Amino acid sequence: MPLYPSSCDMAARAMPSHLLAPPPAPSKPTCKVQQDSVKMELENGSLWKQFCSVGTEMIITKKGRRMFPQLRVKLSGLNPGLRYILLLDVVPVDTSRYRFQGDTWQVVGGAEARLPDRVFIHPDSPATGAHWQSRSISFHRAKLTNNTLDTQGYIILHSLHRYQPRVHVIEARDVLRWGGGQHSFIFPETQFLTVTAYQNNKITELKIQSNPFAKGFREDGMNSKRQRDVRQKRKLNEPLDIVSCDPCDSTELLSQSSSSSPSDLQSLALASLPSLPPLPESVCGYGSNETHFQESPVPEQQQALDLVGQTFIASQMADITANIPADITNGLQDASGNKVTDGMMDRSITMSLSPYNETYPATPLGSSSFAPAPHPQSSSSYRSDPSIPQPSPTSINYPSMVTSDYPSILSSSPTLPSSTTSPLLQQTSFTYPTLSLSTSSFPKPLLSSTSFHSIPPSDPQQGLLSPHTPTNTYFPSLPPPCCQPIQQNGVTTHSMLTPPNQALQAVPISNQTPPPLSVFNPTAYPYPNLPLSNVNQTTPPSLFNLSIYQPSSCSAIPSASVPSFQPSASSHIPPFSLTNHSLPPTTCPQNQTTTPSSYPPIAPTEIGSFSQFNPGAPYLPEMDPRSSFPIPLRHMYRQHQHGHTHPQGSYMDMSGRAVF
DNA sequence: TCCTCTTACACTTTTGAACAGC
DNA sequence: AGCTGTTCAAAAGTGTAAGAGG
Repeated sequence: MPLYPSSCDMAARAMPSHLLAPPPAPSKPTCKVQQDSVKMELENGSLWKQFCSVGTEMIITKKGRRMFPQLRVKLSGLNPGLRYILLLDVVPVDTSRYRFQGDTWQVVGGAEARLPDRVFIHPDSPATGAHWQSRSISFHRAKLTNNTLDTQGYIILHSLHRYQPRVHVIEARDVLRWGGGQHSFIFPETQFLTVTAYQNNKITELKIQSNPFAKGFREDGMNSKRQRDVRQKRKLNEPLDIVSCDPCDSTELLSQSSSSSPSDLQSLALASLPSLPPLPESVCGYGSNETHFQESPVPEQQQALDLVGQTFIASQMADITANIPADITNGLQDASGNKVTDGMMDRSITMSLSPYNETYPATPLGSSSFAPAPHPQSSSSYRSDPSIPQPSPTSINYPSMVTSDYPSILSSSPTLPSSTTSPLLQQTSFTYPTLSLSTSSFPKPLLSSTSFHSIPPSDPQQGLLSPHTPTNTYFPSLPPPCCQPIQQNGVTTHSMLTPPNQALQAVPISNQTPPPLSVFNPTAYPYPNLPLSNVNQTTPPSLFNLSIYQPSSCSAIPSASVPSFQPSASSHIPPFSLTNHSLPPTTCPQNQTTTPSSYPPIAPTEIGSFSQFNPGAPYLPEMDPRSSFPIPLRHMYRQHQHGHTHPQGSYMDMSGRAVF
């Protein structure tokens, strides 16, 4: 089956795949997808902005915690026929550690050593552009943890640090060979601080009001403070006075209410407040204010399309699937140990946001810079407030972070394109998981420090992880008062005050540039046939150094003696290991020879694949482990159709290993 | 003593298996 | 036999509060 849509197929087939570096220009206009036409909107942007205005906090736990609000995006501009992989990663915004003091977050020191980067692979991946564009894409299954020894593959973060999620869109073919079509997006309003317990009561209130799982903690919920007090009192008094503690006695509740604590009253007050000022959206061009929280039924047409798309995927998966050990292929499990069988359907939840109109003067991101306005759907825009200290460009002082020797699949470096050297190409050693202190030739930040979404670039001139003492104590990289598209090195980024008529869905970190994607088949997909100098000049930042490796079942990879990863221009990179769940265990492709010296040290058993239930794929029944009989197709189909079965998503660690 | 983190808890939502009916 | 809809228990996802640990 073709790797390209039929209309482009001939061009693609015209030459051996290993010579497709970069891929041939589409022969027909219909094939052409403008790189910069890919757009991403944050669907629940208004919710994010509410949190952002207060200072978003994300709980991280050892067992992993989901993010709330969840990242829900809408994609457009993709080639409907091409397959794409969507990834989520989270990178530090700065090199500071924070503490919540006096109702504000303050920098209290330098960041802890950077943790291994991990990437959440959207469970629908790979899927066609049509698939991605036909629905909202939610990363709600991604989990954050503070467990540095986490084996589930969750995204590991430090507590009390500030992070920025990123979404990456990659053409699946890029996984196999050099080509264009990588897109990375950040939404500044999705920055958050990690905590193990909420620090800001306003965030707690907002979470409780917004998150369905926390419904019980709402004023009218069974787990509200009032109710908990009632329960506690009943517990204490039960042996003595049962009658007065009747939970059904409304007078009891009222009396409890009247004597509620100040914080309780505050909660009530908060809940009764008018809505949060409608956050400025239109001016920023942050897409529509649409809040598609409600799940909408998939039209039949769409289902048919899905079927076609998934068939396409399945067939192509067979094409690109590398050998996966049977135990992996058949035993894919999600992080919870459940079998991954289904593509994730978007299961939006209806967010009933309670009015929230309090102004939080000391909020990190300059909440007061949001003009009050009706919530939440009205258009709004970011407005700079002169009274709010804005980060001075010079106040953002980013110590260098490891990069060149830090083998991330997505270059964890939040830096932006380099005009010098592709970090991928710089990687000369594989130091995972130890941070390398090498600061050599780290790409310079693309964006000026005035960009509100500036992410800590690494500056070779500065010390690594040195204590950060910004002059701007609160959130050093606040949105600047002026937000204009920033063009540099051919990459356009946007800032907050993009003219209203300018569609600004996300901050594209990189596009239009040859990806530093590094997923190669040792022989079939050698490193792009580009002169290194060219690469250096054109390679964007180390945004995406994706390295996905072949399972060792493909023989020749001596797992025990895997040498350092040396992604030099001549390096051979193992092929991407993708498989479809309904595919039988694969065998080593004939054209795959291995070059052990190019393989990173991966434990073969950790190499996995991600899959999805694919009703359109050739049906190879999943085997019931108990009965050894195939699980009825109808069951799988129904689960898919009803969205009852959801893969938990997959994760990759920094070396590109998929973690299940 | 303070700060941070962990854990148990009670609640809500989600998931998926079983079942009945067509 | 296959499909649809309902029910229900288990699992998973929430914030809270108490307590541990540095």
